[in-house]
Amino acid sequence: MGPRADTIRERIISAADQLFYEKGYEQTSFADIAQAVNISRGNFYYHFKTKDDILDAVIDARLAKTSQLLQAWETEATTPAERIRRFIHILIANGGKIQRYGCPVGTLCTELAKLDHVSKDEANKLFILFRRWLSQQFTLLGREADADDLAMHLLARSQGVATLATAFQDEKFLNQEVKQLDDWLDQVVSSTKQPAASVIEN
Amino acid sequence: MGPRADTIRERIISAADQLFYEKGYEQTSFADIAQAVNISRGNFYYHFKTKDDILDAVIDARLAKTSQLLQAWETEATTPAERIRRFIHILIANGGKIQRYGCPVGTLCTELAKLDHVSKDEANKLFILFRRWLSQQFTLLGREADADDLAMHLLARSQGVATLATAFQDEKFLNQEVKQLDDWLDQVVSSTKQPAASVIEN
DNA sequence: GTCTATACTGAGATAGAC
DNA sequence: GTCTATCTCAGTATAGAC
Repeated sequence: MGPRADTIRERIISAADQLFYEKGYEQTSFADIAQAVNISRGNFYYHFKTKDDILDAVIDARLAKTSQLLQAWETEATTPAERIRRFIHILIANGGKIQRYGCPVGTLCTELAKLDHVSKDEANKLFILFRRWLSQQFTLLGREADADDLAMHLLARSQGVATLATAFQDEKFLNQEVKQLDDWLDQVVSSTKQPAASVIEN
Repeated sequence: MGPRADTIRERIISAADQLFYEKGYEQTSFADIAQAVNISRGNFYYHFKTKDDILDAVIDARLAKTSQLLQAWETEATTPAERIRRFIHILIANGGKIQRYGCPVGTLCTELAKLDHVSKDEANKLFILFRRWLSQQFTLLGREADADDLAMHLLARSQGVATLATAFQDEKFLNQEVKQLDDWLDQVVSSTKQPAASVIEN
């Protein structure tokens, strides 16, 4: 690392990140990214040798950003239930973009899976990051036995809502489903709080 | 219509249908389709002038095939609950392909939405077909008040399961979620069967 | 109707001047 | 480090021979 950070590199990654989300990976060309950053294509190749290199850099950046987000949620919210609720509500917070471009994680992983791209496992780490974090929160909630199942269930529900919200551009549906997820979380919490009582009943 | 159906055209549509599913629309080239059908690229253009024309033909074919499938379910299964269960269980019946390529409806609609393709509304009709049919079945079940909400909910759940099944290639997860959807359907049915009783309680 | 040949475009990638 | 010029290749599409 020199005295100055490579800011152009970061601007490229940032622009590519956005374009990959809005247009998809395959559909985004070098020219698109170069134009967004306002550099020539030649200069571009000074920073990244291949398109796959940019993809890996974008995935790394997203992984880092996601880690920071999850850590922030842990600081801001004290109870695991409240943290999980933060996750549920990104569907609303990012509702507009989701209706236009879908979930950034889901659409990238689906595209790379269909391309059978070498970096698809790397992209899946984004899913794994959420999965592990949610699983951890459900464990803290007292559901160590099925924490991972609950995490996967919640991830799947969110993905489905995002997919249909994109197809139907329906904000009412999105809000309705988020409410149902809130209720579902309440149920998980309340059915967990009395573990001793349920044992006695058996 | 002449004495002989245009079978080459149908073979092109069938091959394109499969390739669009497995590789995605953008990633499938004319050469790919021509090679699959074993005709020259020149001959190809005799049947379809542009790639968009093939896409429209493929979507039309899928719409027709889906309509037939839904009608078959209505004939084979007598109760609406049993028909809805047929829908749920295509997740298992097509499990292998879903793990590799995702849901054919969801992945196509998502790709076309991101491309902002002229035919994206046409592709969404596939979703609408399932939505209307499911809504109709829930109505027959006695849930006319929220039939469409239940249909959208079930569609979303299925989409989410398909997306994560593709990312994680996890058959156990897929079966687990299908079982939960079965249970959910049972709950919808049983909470509907005694409408008089619940009115009395109020 | 089916094929070959070929034009045209845009994309990824490289070389080398400045 | 940044740029221009250029190469290669794949993809869409057309013209015209058979």
